[in-house]
Amino acid sequence: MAQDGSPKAVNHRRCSTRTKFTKDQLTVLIRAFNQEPYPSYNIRQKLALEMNLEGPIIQTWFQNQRAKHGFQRRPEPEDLAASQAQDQPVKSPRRWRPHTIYTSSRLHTLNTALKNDPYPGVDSREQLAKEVGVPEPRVHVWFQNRRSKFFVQRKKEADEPSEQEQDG
DNA sequence: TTGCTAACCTAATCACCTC
DNA sequence: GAGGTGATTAGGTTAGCAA
Repeated sequence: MAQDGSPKAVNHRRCSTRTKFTKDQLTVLIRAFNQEPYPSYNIRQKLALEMNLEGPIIQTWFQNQRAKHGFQRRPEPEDLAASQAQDQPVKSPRRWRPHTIYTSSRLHTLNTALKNDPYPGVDSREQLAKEVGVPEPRVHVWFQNRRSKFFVQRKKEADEPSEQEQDG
């Protein structure tokens, strides 16, 4: 997986402080993990509120726990399957958080920041989040997706030689 | 120094929206 | 239905901290 631009190649800017979970917090987390290793957005929010932590910290903890316990595949959405079995019209299981809508001015700010620094540290992300008016984790995800898009485009360009190259 | 693990990365995929 | 994009995942790496 490690290619150019991967964590191995880039200069890591781990600025955020390492969370130290209390014994009580770990107890709650482990209990929740045993019940549901793939908690929905709502459950993560509830846990975060209960433990006075931020949602993404919970998300990262579950992510690391699944890796630690060798979870390889996400299970089929049980709630959806159950409701289908009961013949209930469920359009979406709503596992995911609602999409964040970025206005063109917000996107302009983010794109400018992306050009300046594709790997902003937590401080920069928080600053940007303030400017744009969305939570910092949304900025983090936005940068991840944009970098991903950039890598795909670059790969495509590498696979398909440009017209100039074909001419010359 | 070493082992554990939070934080972070990419790549792939899902879910939703717009055209 | 296709394409764009935000959200989530697995799998991997990096680095902080306690023993």
